[in-house]
Amino acid sequence: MDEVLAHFSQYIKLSPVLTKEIIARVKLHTFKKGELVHDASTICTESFFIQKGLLRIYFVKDGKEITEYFGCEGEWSNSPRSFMQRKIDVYYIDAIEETKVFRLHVDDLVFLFNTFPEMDRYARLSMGTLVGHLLERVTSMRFASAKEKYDHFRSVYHDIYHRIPLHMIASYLGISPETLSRIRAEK
Amino acid sequence: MDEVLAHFSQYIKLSPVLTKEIIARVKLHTFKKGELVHDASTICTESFFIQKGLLRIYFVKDGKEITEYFGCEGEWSNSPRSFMQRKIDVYYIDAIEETKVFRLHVDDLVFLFNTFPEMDRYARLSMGTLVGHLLERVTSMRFASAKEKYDHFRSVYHDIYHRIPLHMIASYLGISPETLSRIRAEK
DNA sequence: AAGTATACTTGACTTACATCAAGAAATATA
DNA sequence: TATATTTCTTGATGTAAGTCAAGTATACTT
Repeated sequence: MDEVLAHFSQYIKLSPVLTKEIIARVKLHTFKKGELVHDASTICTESFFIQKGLLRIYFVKDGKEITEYFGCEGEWSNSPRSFMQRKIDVYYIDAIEETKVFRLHVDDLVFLFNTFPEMDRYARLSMGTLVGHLLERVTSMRFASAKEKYDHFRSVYHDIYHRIPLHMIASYLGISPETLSRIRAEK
Repeated sequence: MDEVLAHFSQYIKLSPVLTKEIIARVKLHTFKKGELVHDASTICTESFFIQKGLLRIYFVKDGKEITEYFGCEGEWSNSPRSFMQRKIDVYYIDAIEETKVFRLHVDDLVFLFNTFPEMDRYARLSMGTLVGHLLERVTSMRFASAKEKYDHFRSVYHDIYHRIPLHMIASYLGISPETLSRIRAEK
């Protein structure tokens, strides 16, 4: 549980009451390697805070699995539009390796938002970080060669990139697995 | 002023006090066509809410101006990292056409955040919209052909795309002006 | 209104990367 | 530990889009 509380504490001071309510609502769960965490045919009603492991958020296009992003330790993962707007969206989530998560139901999150005004501040500040990453990614997607994209990826995910299968990285970067394989071979 | 208040009201109920404080802190200003709104060599201490007109947020790479995004009517524009973290960043902002803005100083925004807890909620909800757009843009950047990118752009910016010079759209999409010109010619 | 600068178009050529294909390596399953 | 699956590598070929270049159109400036 410490990891979740530490995560919130990065952004806001946790009062004893809020701490208690978070602990009461968050449940530990372990997914096996390859296990489906969220199915695109359902509404994503839970968010997963990764304590240990790696998740992949992906969708299927022309029969191929395209990675949208990777869920890393110390972060929340979900199907964003599905979770926020309670509607069906295209994303699946599965576990790249055995993954321990703290799951939080959207109803519980809404309760926290409505009960503790400081939760809005937490969301504002943590989303600021996310927006920064997305802007950087948009920039690196547009004007970088395949090799530059991979180098950028490695610098951002330097702790975990070696735990992710090549074809998942390739689709995340929008390049073919063959091209990525050749880039790796050149080093 | 109505436009700014209407913007906040999309997300939160504005109390009379908050309304008064917003009005007191926001100042109307008009930029001429082509005028520099923000210079990358300075820290961006103001955010601009566009009442009428169009801004371009861009940076320079290899001597070329690359559009990062367009500031549209009813939205805030600034140099995000510079404004949020009070540091120098690479973005310039200029006016694509004569543009009327409401400017808000970062110190005034901080005051509003610290004085009115509901401002955090406003930020959380409005950033949610932004994150959605960025995710969509990341997806469309990776697996779309030049033509598909342009079609997607037109659908997102259908009200204003004809007011933006071709070369700015091209760099926004990460394609060459020549390619965009050829795509347009085919219709 | 003429002159200059900027923006856009069109053609010829080049290239980075995709696709197709087949084999090698690694991993999972019996 | 053998067999089946999946993942990765390597080569051959095709193509979308980039670059270079020169001309045309549009828009500022005086």
